[in-house]
Amino acid sequence: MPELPEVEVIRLGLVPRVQGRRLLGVTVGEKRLRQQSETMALQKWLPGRAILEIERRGKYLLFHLEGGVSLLIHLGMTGRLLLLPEPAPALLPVHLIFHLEGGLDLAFQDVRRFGQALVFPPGVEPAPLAQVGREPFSRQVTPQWLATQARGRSRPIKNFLMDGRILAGIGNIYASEILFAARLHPGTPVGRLTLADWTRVLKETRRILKAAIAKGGTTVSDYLNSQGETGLFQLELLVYGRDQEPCRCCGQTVARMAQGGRSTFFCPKCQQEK
DNA sequence: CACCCCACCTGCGTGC
DNA sequence: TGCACGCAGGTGGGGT
Repeated sequence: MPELPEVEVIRLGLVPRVQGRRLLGVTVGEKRLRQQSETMALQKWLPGRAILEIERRGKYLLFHLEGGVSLLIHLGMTGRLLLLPEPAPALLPVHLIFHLEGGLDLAFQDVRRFGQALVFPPGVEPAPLAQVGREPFSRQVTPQWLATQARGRSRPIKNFLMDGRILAGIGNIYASEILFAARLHPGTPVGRLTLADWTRVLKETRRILKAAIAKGGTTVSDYLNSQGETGLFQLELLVYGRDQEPCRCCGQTVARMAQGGRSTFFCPKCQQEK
């Protein structure tokens, strides 16, 4: 579910309510997430430590705790981080509950269990973050840099945009939207894009991600922010999920195709192969 | 390397 | 109504 905007909206909701508070304890649910630290490790490193800072890297949330400990959270496809007044009402199965100072529970709930919750002792760099590419809003990302990354490569631009080791945080929904806005066919081999194309791709990436954050993210089925609210950006999607409907720009029927096992939505007229 | 495909999970909508 | 199938915002491991 959550791509960069959704994770950022969750972060923005947590910062004023959670940052500075102490973690009192952790309750571990029955079923483990695909990547979850051993209960012993969670119990050893988390209780008693204040949350100093909450950082986002790509689709990961990194909680910096007192004493150099860090807690890495990834929401996978269906993960939610819900802030609840204690005692947490009996929701659907919850995988982890972080009990916070001041009568708050932070519940991690994830039906499909593709999520991650990993603790790292002081001085240990969270391994998954080594794979995370550059932030789309970073000054380190320029059209020239993107062109360099793409040079000599043949993979489709859609797959390139979704490769989190290059640009972090873009998933299946926003990749389709970005390519529609940039008027590029999703199958275009990246090595074939011009600097002008990359300039457009970057501009549209930033514009769309920013707008999605401002609208509270996109809810297509499961996504809720930390307050349990849906996003609103689904109302502004121009191609994603609009298979067989008229293009908002030209009226042509929006098409769907499979790329890397995922659905891509695009307008065959607005986004022609070059 | 670069690239592709599949596994990992559960739930929901569709069509027979 | 019941069941099989396809599909869903993720990453990463293994094969070509």
